[in-house]
Amino acid sequence: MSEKVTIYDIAEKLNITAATVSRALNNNPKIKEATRELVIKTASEMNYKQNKLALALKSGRSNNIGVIVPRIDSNFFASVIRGIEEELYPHGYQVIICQTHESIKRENENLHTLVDAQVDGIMMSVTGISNENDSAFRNVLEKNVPLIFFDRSKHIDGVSSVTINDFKGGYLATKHLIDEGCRQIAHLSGDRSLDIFNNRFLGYKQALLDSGLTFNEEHVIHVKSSVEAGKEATTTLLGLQTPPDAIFSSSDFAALGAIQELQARNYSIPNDFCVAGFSNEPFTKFMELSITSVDQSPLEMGKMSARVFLEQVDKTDTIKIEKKVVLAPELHIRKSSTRTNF
Amino acid sequence: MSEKVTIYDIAEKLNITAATVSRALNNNPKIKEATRELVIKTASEMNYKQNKLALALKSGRSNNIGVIVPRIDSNFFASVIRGIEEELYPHGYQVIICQTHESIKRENENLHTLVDAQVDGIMMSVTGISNENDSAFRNVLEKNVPLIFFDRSKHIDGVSSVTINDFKGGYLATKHLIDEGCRQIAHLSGDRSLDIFNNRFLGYKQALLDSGLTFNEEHVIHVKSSVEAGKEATTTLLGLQTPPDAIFSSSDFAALGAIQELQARNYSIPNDFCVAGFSNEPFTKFMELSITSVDQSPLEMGKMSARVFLEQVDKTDTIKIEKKVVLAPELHIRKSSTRTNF
DNA sequence: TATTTTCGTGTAATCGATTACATAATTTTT
DNA sequence: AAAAATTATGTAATCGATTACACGAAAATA
Repeated sequence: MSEKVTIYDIAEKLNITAATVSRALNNNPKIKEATRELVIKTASEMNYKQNKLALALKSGRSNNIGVIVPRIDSNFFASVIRGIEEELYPHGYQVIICQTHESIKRENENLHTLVDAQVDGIMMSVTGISNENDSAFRNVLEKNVPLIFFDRSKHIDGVSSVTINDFKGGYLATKHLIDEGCRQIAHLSGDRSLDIFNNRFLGYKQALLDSGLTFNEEHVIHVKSSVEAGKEATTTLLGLQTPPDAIFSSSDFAALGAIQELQARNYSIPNDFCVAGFSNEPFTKFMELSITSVDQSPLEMGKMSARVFLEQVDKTDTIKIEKKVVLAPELHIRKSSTRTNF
Repeated sequence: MSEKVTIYDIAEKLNITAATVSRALNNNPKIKEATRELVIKTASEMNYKQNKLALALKSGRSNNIGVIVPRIDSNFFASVIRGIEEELYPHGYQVIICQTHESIKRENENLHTLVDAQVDGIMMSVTGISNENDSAFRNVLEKNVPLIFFDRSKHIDGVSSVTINDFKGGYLATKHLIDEGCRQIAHLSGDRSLDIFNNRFLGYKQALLDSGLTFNEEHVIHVKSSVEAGKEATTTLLGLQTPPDAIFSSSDFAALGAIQELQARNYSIPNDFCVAGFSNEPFTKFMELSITSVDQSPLEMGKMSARVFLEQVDKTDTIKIEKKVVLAPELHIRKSSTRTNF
């Protein structure tokens, strides 16, 4: 029933050696055409399937690549993974998913597990920039496993990354709010020890300065990426001496929270107050009051990461090429910040 | 630099054989305590890591399990995968993700690829019930690879499944709409050759009959799971002789489309018209007009699938146990269908 | 025809870990 | 102290495929 057919079975049947069978199946030019055809025909008849594990052991390559993300049930990460999978599938790679659940300890474990599982490469979005787990990263590099960061990256020599231009994203969103007539623009930021959040903040600040507006430290609030956090931050902002008339949020969820809080207080959006988010989560365009947001082209990011991996995977002998790909963010302007009618 | 340490290296260093090293590391009781400690200490010093590929080849078990879903960038599937991963991680399994993109051909390929990759089990939500790819399924079963369906399943002898009670889900949602005073309830259905959609439809129909309402064939429309399809279907429904006063949609996206179309026509929801969806997608609760929806507890579904797999994986000798787990759906009542005030 | 090439296939090692079986070392029993 | 039982370790096969090297046979050259 569950007959596992090996090249030895084929060899026996044809009175030849496994070596010949192997060569015939691999199109080795040294095999006689008649033999090759016979082997291929017989293999097919016997329903032979190459044992990938044996191949992996022999070659040292598993044809699996690992992907580590904070969580998979977020549209952004799921889309990146989709991109990676689509790009790598034609090359015969399988994608192994690991989630850190925002825990450095777990990130550590995942890195070790993947290396132990002999993956041919690792693509990840780091969970934090703490140094606690540097040994796990060192382990990856020592074992010469290609490592590629996407979106959230760490500064490690020789490691490539695919990110978007978060500075520009923050700049575009803020500039847009200014263009709509807002003058007191607040910013909901994430953990600024992570580049992505720091750069969005810097872009925001630069846009203010370039437009001759003053940067107000009070208007920058650190929030978690949640609706609740957005509400709280908004409450705080509205209680200030000089309350803002717009919010640029690093998180769509926090932006949504802000909108809900504002509406609860009878603010009219976008007339009294404008809001823009970041990530272009699906719900931003579904809302009746659709939310302006910066798109990070996650699908493209995934595909690009996969391509960088493919470029790198063969050149293990060459000196490591560090490649930094920076994708352009795209501002999707929607109702939450559109005062002018088209 | 990239020194791969094997048990032979350890053996050589300690002047013993690899067999002894292997036994010591595997806590074989026949090993002298002193030897065991020495080996473990040395292994750790030399930074030895077990080669999982060699182990996999020897044991025939890869410690990978495959998950096949139509797509990963949907909250439902991503959540199921999250559940599977969380449950299997402690058991040392890695999760390999494959997407069919709703193509039977691709589903076929994925099944073969996973079997070839020697996964220890496959969990999947089928893309269609066509018989085109029965040979791929037969291949899986012949190779004795445990197969488990979740959500969308096929009827195959000896294959376990984890689903929700879609009939009850449809019944609950419809009954709720009736309780809110709706009398002409339409239904947006999916591909009814798939059990999940057929059962939701049957639950809908039964709820109507149980309440003494007449079932109107015209009120059932087949739609794809998209906002656009929901809009079109709503337009059709409103043009009928007896237009409906409520919609129960098998898809949250179609339900959203319906709401948008209704609002565009100045219907007041929930007063003039009630809407309920299915899947409890995140956006349903984010909307200002939040959408009533049936929750499928995807996280629980993933965990349960993993548990069924774990039960089955050891008993390859025993006669296959076919296990059908049916989870209870949960109706989340929200603004789109709440006429009564709390 | 003898010699050199070329061609096709076989032999055996290898990837790294596990394990049935054999054997040496030690302890227990008589 | 000899025999038996126990314990610890070594030997070698195995999982399935690939491949350097060897070698015989056929073809080409001298």
